[in-house]
Amino acid sequence: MKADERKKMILEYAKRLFSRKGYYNTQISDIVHEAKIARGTVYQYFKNKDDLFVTLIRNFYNEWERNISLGMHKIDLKTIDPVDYFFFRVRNTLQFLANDADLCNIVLRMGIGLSGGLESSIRRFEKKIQNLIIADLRLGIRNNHVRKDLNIEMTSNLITGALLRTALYFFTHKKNRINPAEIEKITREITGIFAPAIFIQKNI
Amino acid sequence: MKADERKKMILEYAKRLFSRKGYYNTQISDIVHEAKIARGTVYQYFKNKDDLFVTLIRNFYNEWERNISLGMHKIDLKTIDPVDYFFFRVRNTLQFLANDADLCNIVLRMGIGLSGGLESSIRRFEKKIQNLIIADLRLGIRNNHVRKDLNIEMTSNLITGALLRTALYFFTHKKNRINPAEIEKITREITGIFAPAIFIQKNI
Amino acid sequence: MKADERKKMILEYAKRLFSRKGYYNTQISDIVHEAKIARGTVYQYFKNKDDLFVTLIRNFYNEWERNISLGMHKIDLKTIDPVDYFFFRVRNTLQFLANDADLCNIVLRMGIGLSGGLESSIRRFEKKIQNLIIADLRLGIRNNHVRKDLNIEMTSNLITGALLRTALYFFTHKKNRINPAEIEKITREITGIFAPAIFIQKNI
Amino acid sequence: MKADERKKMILEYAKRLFSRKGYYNTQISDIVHEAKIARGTVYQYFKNKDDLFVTLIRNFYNEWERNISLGMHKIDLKTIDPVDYFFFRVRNTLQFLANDADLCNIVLRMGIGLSGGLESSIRRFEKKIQNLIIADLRLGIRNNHVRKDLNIEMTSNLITGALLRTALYFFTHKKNRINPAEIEKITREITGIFAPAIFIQKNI
DNA sequence: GATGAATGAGTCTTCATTCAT
DNA sequence: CATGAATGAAGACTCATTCAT
Repeated sequence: MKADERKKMILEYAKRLFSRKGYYNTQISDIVHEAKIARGTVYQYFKNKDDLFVTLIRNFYNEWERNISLGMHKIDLKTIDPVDYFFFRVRNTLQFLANDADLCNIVLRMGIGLSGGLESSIRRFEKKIQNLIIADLRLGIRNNHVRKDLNIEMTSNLITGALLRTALYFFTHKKNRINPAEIEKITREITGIFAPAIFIQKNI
Repeated sequence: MKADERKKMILEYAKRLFSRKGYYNTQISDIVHEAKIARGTVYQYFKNKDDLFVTLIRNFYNEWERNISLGMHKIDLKTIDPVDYFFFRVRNTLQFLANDADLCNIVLRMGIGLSGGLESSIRRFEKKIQNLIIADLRLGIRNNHVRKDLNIEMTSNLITGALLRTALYFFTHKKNRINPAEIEKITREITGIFAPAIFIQKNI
Repeated sequence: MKADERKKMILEYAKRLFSRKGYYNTQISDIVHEAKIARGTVYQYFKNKDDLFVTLIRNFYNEWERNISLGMHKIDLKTIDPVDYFFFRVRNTLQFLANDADLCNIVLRMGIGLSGGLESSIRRFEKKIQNLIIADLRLGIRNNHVRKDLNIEMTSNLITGALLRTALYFFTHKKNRINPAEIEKITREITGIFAPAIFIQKNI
Repeated sequence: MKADERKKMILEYAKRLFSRKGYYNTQISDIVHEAKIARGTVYQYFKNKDDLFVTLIRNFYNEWERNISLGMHKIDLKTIDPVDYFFFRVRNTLQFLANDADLCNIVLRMGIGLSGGLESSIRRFEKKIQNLIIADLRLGIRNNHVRKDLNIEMTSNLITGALLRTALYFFTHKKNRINPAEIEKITREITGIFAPAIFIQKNI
């Protein structure tokens, strides 16, 4: 097997195991046993267990960065309905998270208990998502779509928490695969809950 | 030192360490070193490391059960403004979590990565809080305060996620102690965000 | 067993094994097997294999520093015959090295092949002994006992090499214990070889 | 590249690495990386790591045997000044060792810590050189040049130790290349130190 | 009850060697 | 011949737990 494929394959098995059993309860033995390869092979492709884990997370980020703004460039910020904008953002995020339940589980659930660098590598994701929300809220205020008296720090926390928990709940707890239609429906509900309190209702 | 005090003291040190470093990165050595007691002493009071951890969590639950309905019995569900009811619930929850940043950190952040029973012992808290919210929403619908077309499963997730993240953000990330006035303010903001979409607006 | 005794005992077994098989061919398993203790016990007393080794060497140095000038303070440098002074120095050194064939073997024979800090910790001994010789030669020149045209760097190397090799040869190669009388004899021979070329022959 | 050249090239890289880092700290990886060849190629030319090392040492011996008596056949043992004879021997030995600092380092410094056969393969060199000295001393006694009361075992050790340490000191510690003139000078000093004690001074 | 020395199963990691391409 | 992916035995080190004092 070529180096590239083998590396990908090891990452795949590791991801599943880390997701199901966590970092510390996943042994290199488990990975090589599942992948039916020799113990040393893992170390040909990854410096150590940490490296394996961090590579997984890094890949996740890269993927996310590529996906989060998918289709957004077509949007004209001046003319789009701010509620639609919110809707797009939420849907893109959920769609992305729905793609990989294992990574979703790892990134959203693994909390403290990872030593040193590992934890912060995980935490970064939440920060990134929250920063995006903050930026969007500020943009909305400048464009007169979002209520000026909104507590941005607070609201960004509420939305981030609500969003991530929804993803975790629907994409990892529930076993059956989630289809785009369902994500559309979930997104509509989330938008319905947050929109009234956030946006300036122009045409009532 | 009396047996009871000694046990409490060990739990206290363990809590701080588990909170800061996680379960797997906290060694019995760390605990006995911090507590300035002998290695074996821990085992006089706890069957093993797991027991120590589970006892911590169990105490947390008992405390929570005692606190969550604090002052609620005085309320007449027939006459209270549903928004006030929501407000009370949120405040009680936040107040409770604000009391112990370490346990807050453990319960809200420790995710997968705990073997077997440990994880589920942690997960139970989120389920309990969500069930409470679901019960409250149903009650509201029966009493004609909450919109009938609300997706309860969905909404309970949004509120749970928003609430827990807020608690984590303000009570563990921020170093300075949170005072009741601040909690009051935070609670008002949360209520302000969720109320418009959840409750039937009778008097507009 | 008390901590102090146990530590000493482990060092003793480690010394013998390091001496006979070298650093890399001595496994922690070998040590615990010989000492009839558990694997972990070694790590209760030493941070790691390196630490065990370095402790051994450090003890050797401390011992040497204490021994090298043994009985020298009684000597009046102005009146003593310089050849006798040389004789005393050589005898003290040999006597010290004869006491512990294993450490002698480790310090004199273990060369390159020890990673990083380990090697330099060994090398220090040779430097120390050579520096002592250099200091003595300079002293001799100042006191008009040693020939002024002597190449000190060169000569110190010759004496160091000759001395250490003799120690290695007689104290570790030969199995039978060396007694003081033999050391006396060896010392006389060494003195006999070097004295004519080094000292100014006053009374011929 | 031809098989012969390739083998020589691998030996060259191995020698440098063994000399700098020792046997156990030199990995096959290091060698193939330095030589920019594939991992398996080494095993096309050498049975294993041991074989690589032993070949290195064997080459050294062959070279030494060829060199040690260089120019000695022209000498008439009956007429040559014994001090000159000693001088020639020392110079030849030093000249040979000065040629290859890396091998000098390996052979003179690598002590215990090599498993089984490897160590004895190294030790042989010291024995050979000492045996040569012993033979020369005996020859000197027979020819009435060397003092009859000399302790041969002892003296051979002193000379061997002095000689090897000098080689190590000047040819591996010192970075700058040693030229023939310097070797000549060093040889003269060594001869100056040992000659007075060893030879019968006929013409004073 | 308290102590802390001792235990040893369990893990990660290394690295010489093999072998199909 | 050359390659480099794969192997797996071997070794260092950790740490929860026990138990004699």
